[in-house]
Amino acid sequence: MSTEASSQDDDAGRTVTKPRPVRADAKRSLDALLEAALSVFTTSGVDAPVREIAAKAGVGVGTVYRHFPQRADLVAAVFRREIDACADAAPALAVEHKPGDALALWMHRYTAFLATKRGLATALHSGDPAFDSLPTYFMQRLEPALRTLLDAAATAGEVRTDIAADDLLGAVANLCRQAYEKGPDHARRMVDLLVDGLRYGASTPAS
Amino acid sequence: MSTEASSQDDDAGRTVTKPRPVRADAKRSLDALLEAALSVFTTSGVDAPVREIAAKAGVGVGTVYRHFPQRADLVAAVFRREIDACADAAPALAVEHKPGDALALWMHRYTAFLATKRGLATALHSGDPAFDSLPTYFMQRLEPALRTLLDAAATAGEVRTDIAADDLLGAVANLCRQAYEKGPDHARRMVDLLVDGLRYGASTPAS
DNA sequence: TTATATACGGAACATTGTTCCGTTTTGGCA
DNA sequence: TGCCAAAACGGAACAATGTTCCGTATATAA
Repeated sequence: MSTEASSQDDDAGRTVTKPRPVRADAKRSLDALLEAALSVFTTSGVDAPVREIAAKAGVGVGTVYRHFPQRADLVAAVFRREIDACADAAPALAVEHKPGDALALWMHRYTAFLATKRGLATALHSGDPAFDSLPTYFMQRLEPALRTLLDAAATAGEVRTDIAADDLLGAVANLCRQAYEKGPDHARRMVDLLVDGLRYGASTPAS
Repeated sequence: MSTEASSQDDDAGRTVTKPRPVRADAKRSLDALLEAALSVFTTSGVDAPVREIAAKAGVGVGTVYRHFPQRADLVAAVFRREIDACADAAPALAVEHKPGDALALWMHRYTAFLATKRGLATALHSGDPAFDSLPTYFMQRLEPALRTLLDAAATAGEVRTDIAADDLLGAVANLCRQAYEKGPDHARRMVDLLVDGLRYGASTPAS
């Protein structure tokens, strides 16, 4: 059932419900919580205590559990938000850079997302049902974002056309996973290599 | 400091310590604990409460922490024991079967190990320092075990000679990881396929 | 047999996820 | 504007679990 308030029967006898708008304080709490959670997760990891997040948000624990029935739901919400932010970066980059550059820049944005969210992989494999929808959501949001950039770059003749967006997402994720153990900017070099590989054999094939 | 008991100064003034053997009850507790932990981990996962393991071992929690300062140390000890058991299976199989068969049988033994210990992968990536030595231990024990089988089979002309033991261990581990989502005996089929691949091109090349 | 280091058991403590409920706030309405 | 009911809030209290502490029991050397 969705949020609702007063209800009455219309002239055909059907019950009509007029949704009551979300209260201002509720929205404030939710925003503060998501922001605080992101901050705490980034600095202390996704295992940080709920109390710590609530305190940082200036909110009681009861409020946390009002918005997120389980701790894992809060974690999932933060991850979804980060996925959204990463996906939304694609059109923003597309209007400000040439297609090939936009693609390369977004790949690094994506890499940054992967780097900070290494807790994501652990969470996904924890088996908690609260995370079940995340892999799907991940692909639903990021695949179209990358595909658009890829298509634009291909149309401009700046990259080759035989790579699928989802394959590229997975490949970079794998690159970054093992790059985590290596040096700090190892991931950056590997991704650069990959992007250069995309450019290779486009309009300007090598000798 | 190691286990020790009475100590006295020798004629040069150096303190000499005579190690006292491990007490019988201590060894009993340790064995019972490891056995109980393996059982509980297998049925309830590696997140099972320490109290449950202690109860199953017929031991107090204090005794658990006497042998394993941290919960994670107990988990690591159980994993090490399982790694040992898997490694020790190699020579046992080698004396009872033809080299090629021993290799195939051990690969399934290894697969079974991977299947039941999926909690291992999660534990390894948890970042807990208690698990730091496990990957090294894993390779140190299993690589020689497999290499011996591989060499024997190669010498007998039953498998090709261009595969390294560690690569094979990693490949099968990866096969089993994604096979976990598929059907139940998917892993078995994939591993069979891989072993047949090893046999291919040995003494009896295809047309 | 006795002394003593060693080991044991389990109550008690600390941390953290979750629930409960009395209090406060918000927004529609008279 | 003032009132009221629904919604939201805060935080104490509860439950589960890792960890510590210490009085008691036991094994081993002499």
